Amino acid sequence: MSPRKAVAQELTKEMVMAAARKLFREKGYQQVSMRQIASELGYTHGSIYYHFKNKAELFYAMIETDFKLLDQWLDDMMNLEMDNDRKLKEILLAFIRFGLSHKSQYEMMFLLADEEVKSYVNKGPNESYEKFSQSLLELSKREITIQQTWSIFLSLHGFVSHYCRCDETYEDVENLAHSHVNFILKSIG
Amino acid sequence: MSPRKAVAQELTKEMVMAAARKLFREKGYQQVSMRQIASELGYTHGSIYYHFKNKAELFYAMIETDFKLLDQWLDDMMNLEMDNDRKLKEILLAFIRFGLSHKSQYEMMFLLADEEVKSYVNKGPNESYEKFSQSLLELSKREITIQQTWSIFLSLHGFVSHYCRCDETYEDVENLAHSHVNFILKSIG
DNA sequence: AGTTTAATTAAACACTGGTCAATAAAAAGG
DNA sequence: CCTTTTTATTGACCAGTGTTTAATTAAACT
Repeated sequence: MSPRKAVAQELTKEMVMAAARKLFREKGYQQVSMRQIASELGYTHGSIYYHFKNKAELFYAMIETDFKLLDQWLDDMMNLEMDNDRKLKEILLAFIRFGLSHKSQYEMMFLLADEEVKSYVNKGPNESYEKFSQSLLELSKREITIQQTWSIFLSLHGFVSHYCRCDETYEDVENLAHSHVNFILKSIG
Repeated sequence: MSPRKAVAQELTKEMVMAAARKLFREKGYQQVSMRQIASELGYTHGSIYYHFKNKAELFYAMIETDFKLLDQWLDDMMNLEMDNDRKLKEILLAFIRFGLSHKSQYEMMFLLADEEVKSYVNKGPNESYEKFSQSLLELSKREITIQQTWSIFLSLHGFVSHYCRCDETYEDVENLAHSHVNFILKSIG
């Protein structure tokens, strides 16, 4: 008898994304259902499909902004007044910090194997990696090869993906992060 | 009218695991359903629950043997007649090769975040890592620290988990694997 | 007023993992 | 051989999932 809400509380993409983001952060992609998101907002799940084609599109829309955040962090880091060696270390640490402070987003960007999700997530990570790789090449004054930047990325990725799985925060593993980054930097020292 | 199959084709744990392994390899844990496994064998999904408590237990039973396989590979590697430096390199490569040749198992051992699965998978990876770590310490004659073995593991893990996600085989990325291992070894050289 | 358009609902579909009473086949006991 | 017990299998069921769609209504336009 009430197949329509008043316009004062009309559903927007932003509202859906906000609710999704909240649940996503708490439980991860697979554990959040469209019905949960909708009921969080007092709507039925069908209404979400008016605003987003499917679950993967909704969640990709969410993390798209986070890719930009990662890129922004890298830019900010590069613009700091600091000697290159120190900066290099900070960039690697920043990557880890980003990953562990945005676990669900990191999960979706680099970890999820879901085919539906992968069809959305391809440009983003590539561009972010490009920026990351470029930064490393600049800071080391071309003393490292492209292959080395890829190995650095993979080594950081190993750290982040491992600690993404456990419930530990960045603060919990900060010391380990430092030692891992030092380990990596020894390879190019 | 036929709630029982003839004994000639009675379902066994081994049959279920074989069917599960086949589908698992093709599609990964999440994409394989109990009903698919059962219908692969011409049974109903309920019958699987007579032999296994739940999906996680079934799949853990499957990969338990693969943990032993990984441990065995490490042992074999250690018993080879070879100088330590070369052996060290071979061990790291073997880890990558194992991961990419048993993607679904690796996924379940080290990647899956599913709570139900994690409750089963804990001893296995830990023991395998212990063996791995011990091997490194031996081969490098205590020149590396425990922390370094952990960083080595994480760096390898990054490589494997990244290429697990794509559909590439070990052969596809063999060259990259070599260069990544060389990169890692530079840190302890 | 009537018409059009945009947004929401509820019901449906085809799945999922998991449980369980009913049941029939096989094994055991007499 | 007949009866009882055990064991393995079924199929119906539950609660949940992502997704589609016809119906409905609120709002905007004419």
